Amino acid sequence: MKLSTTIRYGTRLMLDMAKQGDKGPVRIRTIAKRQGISEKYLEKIVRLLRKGGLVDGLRGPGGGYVLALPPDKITMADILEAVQGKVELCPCLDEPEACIKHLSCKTRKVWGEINQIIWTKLQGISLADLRDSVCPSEEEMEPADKLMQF
Amino acid sequence: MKLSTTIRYGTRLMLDMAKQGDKGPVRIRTIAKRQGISEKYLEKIVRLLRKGGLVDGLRGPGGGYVLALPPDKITMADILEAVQGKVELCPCLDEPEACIKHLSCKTRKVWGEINQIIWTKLQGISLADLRDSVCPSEEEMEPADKLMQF
DNA sequence: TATAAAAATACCTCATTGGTATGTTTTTGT
DNA sequence: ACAAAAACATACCAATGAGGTATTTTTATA
Repeated sequence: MKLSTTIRYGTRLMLDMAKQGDKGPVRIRTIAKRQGISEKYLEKIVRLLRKGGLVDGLRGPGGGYVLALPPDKITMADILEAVQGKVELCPCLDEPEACIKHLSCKTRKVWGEINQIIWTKLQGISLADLRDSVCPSEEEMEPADKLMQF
Repeated sequence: MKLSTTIRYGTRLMLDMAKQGDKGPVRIRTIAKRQGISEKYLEKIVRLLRKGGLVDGLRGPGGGYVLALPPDKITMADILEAVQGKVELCPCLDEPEACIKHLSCKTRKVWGEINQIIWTKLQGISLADLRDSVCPSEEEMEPADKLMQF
């Protein structure tokens, strides 16, 4: 019931890219510095996002990563699915046959509903939504203070 | 984003006790056998529930555990809090000062809302609710088939 | 009062995962 | 040819989840 840093870092990475706009490929090193996250760890995460089709990787000099879709087409649900896969709260939601009570089990029903709520909510929030809700005083901050924890 | 067995076992344990009604103290060994869960592991979990004030432990021969409250006064939220403490999805929900953007950060708002939804939902479901939604064919089952996974 | 039943306590193990670091290989623009 | 960057492989450490063993304390009762 805790969010892994993979999700939080992944979201920050994607949001960082969305904020840069369309200035061409962004080096992972740049984002790592800007966000105060380990470069190599971010590399690993961004590769998950690439496999999920959310970013494109461009090799060679001048290369880097770009969003594969416009920010309003990428949702938090997409990011979560890319870095963690479809996550279910408990096994019986994935495989009903794992529990013979799956039809009548109220506990299962509860977890299923919560699962659904989370999913629906994250699907409704795009990178554009996140980008457009910046902190008003953000521009005045020192770079070090711009770190977001999420 | 996955439920630990602590929560699932804890819930099963509490539900098992609720189903027994008021027949006096129940040995942890009995529940462990009935639920197909490691006895020693269940012991550890039930002690968390005791510290949380949800069950009372009675030592000596004929002893065991009893619910500390009537089943309709114990909610799934109570159980979760007893075995895991108040769990927040991300650190900034607990300690806003951990992130300078806490006032404007939309991501934080999202996690906070999801947190709230989960909490409210679990608070609304009592052991009595769970107990009264049994499987119709449960009585006909072999003991081994009564295992619930949750 | 001795005994046995049960909770309570204190450890310890082991596998998995999360988070990070280091080094190498492949691609590609110049 | 060279250098920049992604891509890949691997190893490490700490924390956690899941479970086990052994001992101590309390208490009913024979």
